[in-house]
Amino acid sequence: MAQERNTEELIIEAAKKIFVKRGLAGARMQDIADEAGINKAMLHYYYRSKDKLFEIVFNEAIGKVIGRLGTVLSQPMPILEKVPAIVESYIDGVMEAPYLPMFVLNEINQQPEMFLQRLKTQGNFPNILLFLKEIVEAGKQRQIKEVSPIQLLLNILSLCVFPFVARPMVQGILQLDNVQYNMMMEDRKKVITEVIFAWIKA
Amino acid sequence: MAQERNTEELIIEAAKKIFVKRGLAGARMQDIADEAGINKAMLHYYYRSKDKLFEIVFNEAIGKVIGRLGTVLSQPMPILEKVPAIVESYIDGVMEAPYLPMFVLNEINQQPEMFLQRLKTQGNFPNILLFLKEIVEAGKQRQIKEVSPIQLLLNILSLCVFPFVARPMVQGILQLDNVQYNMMMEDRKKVITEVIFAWIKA
DNA sequence: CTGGTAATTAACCATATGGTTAGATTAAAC
DNA sequence: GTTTAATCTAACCATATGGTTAATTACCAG
Repeated sequence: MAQERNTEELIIEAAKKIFVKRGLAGARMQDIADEAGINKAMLHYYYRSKDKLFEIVFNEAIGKVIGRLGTVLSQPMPILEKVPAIVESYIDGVMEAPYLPMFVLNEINQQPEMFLQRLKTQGNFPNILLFLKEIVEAGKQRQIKEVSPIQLLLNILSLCVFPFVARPMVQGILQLDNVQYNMMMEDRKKVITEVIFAWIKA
Repeated sequence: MAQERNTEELIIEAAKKIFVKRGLAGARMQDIADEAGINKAMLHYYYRSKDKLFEIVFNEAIGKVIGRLGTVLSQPMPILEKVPAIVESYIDGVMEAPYLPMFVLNEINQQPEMFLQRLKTQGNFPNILLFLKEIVEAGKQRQIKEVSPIQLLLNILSLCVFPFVARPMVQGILQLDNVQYNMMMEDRKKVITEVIFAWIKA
């Protein structure tokens, strides 16, 4: 083994890997322990139960996925520069952890309550709501067409995230190998910007 | 109980419900039996194992999701009429079983092999590949701009499907109740067509 | 009605799984 | 060096879970 890091983190790393891959229901405590190279009892020693451990991993994941979005959305620049910036940096961000979106979306669907509760705790993502207002403003000032800000946000998100969530399906149907798929995603940054621009440019 | 349908179908119905809701790993045979109102042993009597039963449900689900797409894509009409037709009928179709896409996508991610193998069996969805060629043709004939047919298909799919997959997340973040969400999805049909048109109209 | 087949069930089995415990080991405090 | 607390492990436990079986019931042809 390379490093001798503290056990707590070792467990979290392992749990992340297993939970993200298999989901809450599919993950086995033993697998997490094996992945971390420690005894199964340690998991409970440090994190009491599977659910508690999952909650930590899940919250971090959700923070990454949504938090990243908030960060990107709140970069201070005019809207027409912002769109390509959002697209590029969000896709690049997701590419570093391509399975996170599927994991997060699936688990939210599985237990919406847990997610909704977390929303109350963590606040309502002011960055995102601010972005919506920004769109409305830009519309009024004729920088862009007046479009529904929700639909615009949803469009950007859909175009960016869906290809990751549906990757095996897309690759399977369109018969793309990994290289082709990555090239396609690289192109896609430009395409998404084009599509959005075509729609909102005044 | 209302109906006295044959047990085989009763089981499949119940299995569909439970598998789609909880996924393969999260579903319990006992829950399926309860849902069908029969003894657990019947499940094995008719369908041998959990995996076999799942396969049936999964294949039907995948058939619905992809098959429907193929049907819609192959409606014979000029491309500029086809886009809104695709959007409308695909969204309406998915609305009837809103949890199918998440289920299918998630399980494909969980076991890509099973899916890829099924692709080989069932053929390569000629309807879909035909649609791609159609796009290229329409581009050459200047009915629309020359765009990557794959990107176009992926755009339409992303815009239509993602909101269903991400529904609880979207509702949670944007604070939409069910009524507002449904209104938004109704609007969305028009929006998606607008967006795509803005991009491809020559 | 009767013999036989298919459908159905209750009880059971083996194993997997989340979780616990009692004791060992390590490391730090004194 | 001894004591004490934190860390770690092997073995164990209770229950859940997929799957089986032996026996019972429903059904239908003769």
